Amino acid sequence: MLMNIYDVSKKAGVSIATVSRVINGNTNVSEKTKEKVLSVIKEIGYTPNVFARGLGLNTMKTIGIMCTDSSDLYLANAVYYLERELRANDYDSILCCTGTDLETKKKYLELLLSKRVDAIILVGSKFVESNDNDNSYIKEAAKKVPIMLVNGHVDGENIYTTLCNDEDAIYSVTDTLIKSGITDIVYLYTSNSHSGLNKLSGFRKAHFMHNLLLRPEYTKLCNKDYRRAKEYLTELYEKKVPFNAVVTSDDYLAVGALKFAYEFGLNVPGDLSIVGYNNSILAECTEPALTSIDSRVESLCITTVKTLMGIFNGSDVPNKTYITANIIKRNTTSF
Amino acid sequence: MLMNIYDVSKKAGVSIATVSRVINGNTNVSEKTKEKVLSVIKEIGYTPNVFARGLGLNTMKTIGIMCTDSSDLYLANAVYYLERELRANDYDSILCCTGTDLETKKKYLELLLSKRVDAIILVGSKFVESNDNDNSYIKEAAKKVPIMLVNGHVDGENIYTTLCNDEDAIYSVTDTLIKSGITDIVYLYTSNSHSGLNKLSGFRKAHFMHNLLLRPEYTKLCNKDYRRAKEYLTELYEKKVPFNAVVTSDDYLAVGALKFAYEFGLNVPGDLSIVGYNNSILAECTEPALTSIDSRVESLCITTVKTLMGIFNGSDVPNKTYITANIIKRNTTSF
DNA sequence: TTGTACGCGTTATCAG
DNA sequence: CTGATAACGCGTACAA
Repeated sequence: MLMNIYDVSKKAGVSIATVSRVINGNTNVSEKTKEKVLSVIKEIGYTPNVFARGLGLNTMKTIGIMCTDSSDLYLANAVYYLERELRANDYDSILCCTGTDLETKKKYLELLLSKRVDAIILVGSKFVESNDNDNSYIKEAAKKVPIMLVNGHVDGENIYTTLCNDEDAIYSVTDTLIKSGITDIVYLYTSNSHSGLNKLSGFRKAHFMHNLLLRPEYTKLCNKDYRRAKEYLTELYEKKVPFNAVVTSDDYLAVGALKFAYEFGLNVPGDLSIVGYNNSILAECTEPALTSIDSRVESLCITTVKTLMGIFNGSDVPNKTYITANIIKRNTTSF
Repeated sequence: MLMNIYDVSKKAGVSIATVSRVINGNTNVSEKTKEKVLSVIKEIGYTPNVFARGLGLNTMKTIGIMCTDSSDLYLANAVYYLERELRANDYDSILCCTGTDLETKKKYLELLLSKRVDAIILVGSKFVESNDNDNSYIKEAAKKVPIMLVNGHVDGENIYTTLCNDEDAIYSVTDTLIKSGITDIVYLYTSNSHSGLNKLSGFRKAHFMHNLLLRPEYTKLCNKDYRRAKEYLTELYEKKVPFNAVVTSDDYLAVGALKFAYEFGLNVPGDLSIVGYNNSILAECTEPALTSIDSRVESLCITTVKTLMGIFNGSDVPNKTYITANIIKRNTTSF
């Protein structure tokens, strides 16, 4: 039933070497034999066995994509764009969702490596542990295949990073808000990851540059939980802590702010300005639609794959590429 | 650098056959040699070459997952659950996003087949063409490997289906709405796919059962475009066509209805009841939160993988499994 | 319980 | 331009 290269060679009256040459587009084949072989291939419906090919070439043109959770809005987009770009370059993508537990991440990275993938893409800042010792598993893996980080950074040989300049982005909106006269700003954030800390630092920097002191209640870790965001704002509100803007590190949290405003009948953006992050589908679907920072996932992914292909064909590629975020103005801010 | 089974056998002072037995958990190995081999494997960091193994066994324990767009809320969830379940069964997932063009779907299915995946999972009703002739490529593929459909159905040998009973679900909410006295209901839907038509027919059936006649303006195809939903409702509203509920085939469209209500200052659910579909993140994030039909993606995926594993180990498995949707009551309805 | 030897289907090298 | 043949690394009959 399943044909192999010998069947083709027999039927075409040539050697398997010639068949192989035809398949792989080797020029040293006469037009006549080439046509004959091609016609036989079509006739008997022959497809080269990828395992045998993989065995010889030691590659199956497959990239491992790891993320903590591919159903997350941001990561789902990233996975989509990565797969699309990889496929455009004739690479398959093996998806692997790890969750956030470090041991599980290690285990799956090891697993992917054992599958002989040609490279591994780690998507999202959740793969970079704050304690750099905990990142050694990534450096170790980089000894075998290129490791590409999308929106995370680890220093090391054979590790490549593409990231969005989160700090600047948050700095920039906060600065804009302050310049527009809004100075009591609450910053709600999802995580203490490297990226999370960067954003926070952008928020602080904007205050520093304007000589504003930042009340400790104005920054709050809420994880990825819009309820917690809403509750925290409610708490501040009931304590009469004044605030007239909420900047967030994720649209989810901005949704919480919106729900808070809705519950207390606050006008957005009249009484309260709200800024989301990631420019996800949520930003469009809420009412009013969220002003949100576009972290440029698509560009991030395109760049990542382009860099990877550069590595594969021996080009000189940058280890670290920054992409600048855009602020997408919608209806929760008046600047 | 990269060790093979011969290196292990040499270092352990046994034959490669023994090493192979140890790796594959064959019982016919003395405890002593087993330990020795294991220690050598650990020492030199040996990992079996999956290509060579694949060549012999003619499988790499890999499943192809095809979907039109893995960044879609529903499909992203499905992909996540499928990957999780497959991995729990020691299978890798190759992701392949096809878009909606039939020729591209065919091409990618062929591609996946040529990669010698052990099965292919087609996720979403978008893979079932309304003209059954156009589904022959699926039947053809099923001659090589099992084809699993998640929320779609094609009749044929070696094709297995798990789906949510969409028709019943829409029938049921519509019926509930009507019983609560709301009879002017607009149904907005995304697609004329098989599943889409089923939902529509559930909507019609509810009217039929209550002896209500259904105005043609009350059903409208809007694709996956909340703006179009909003525009259409606006159009009806301005034409004074009365309606006090909107049932949709997707939360996206319910978002459009919500935006319409917001714009015209309609109270939801007082003036207008709204029902979404898929119980996506959107349903929670809007204000008021959407009553939505939970199409049970997770169950669908778990069942699909369970069925697939059943096929692999020769069990007798059902060709078609139905899963009943749940109505998740939130704040856009008063029933 | 262990080892030998072959098959799996390619690609690549080298000789012609 | 073409063909023979050696890897590639593993699993497994079969032999011992």
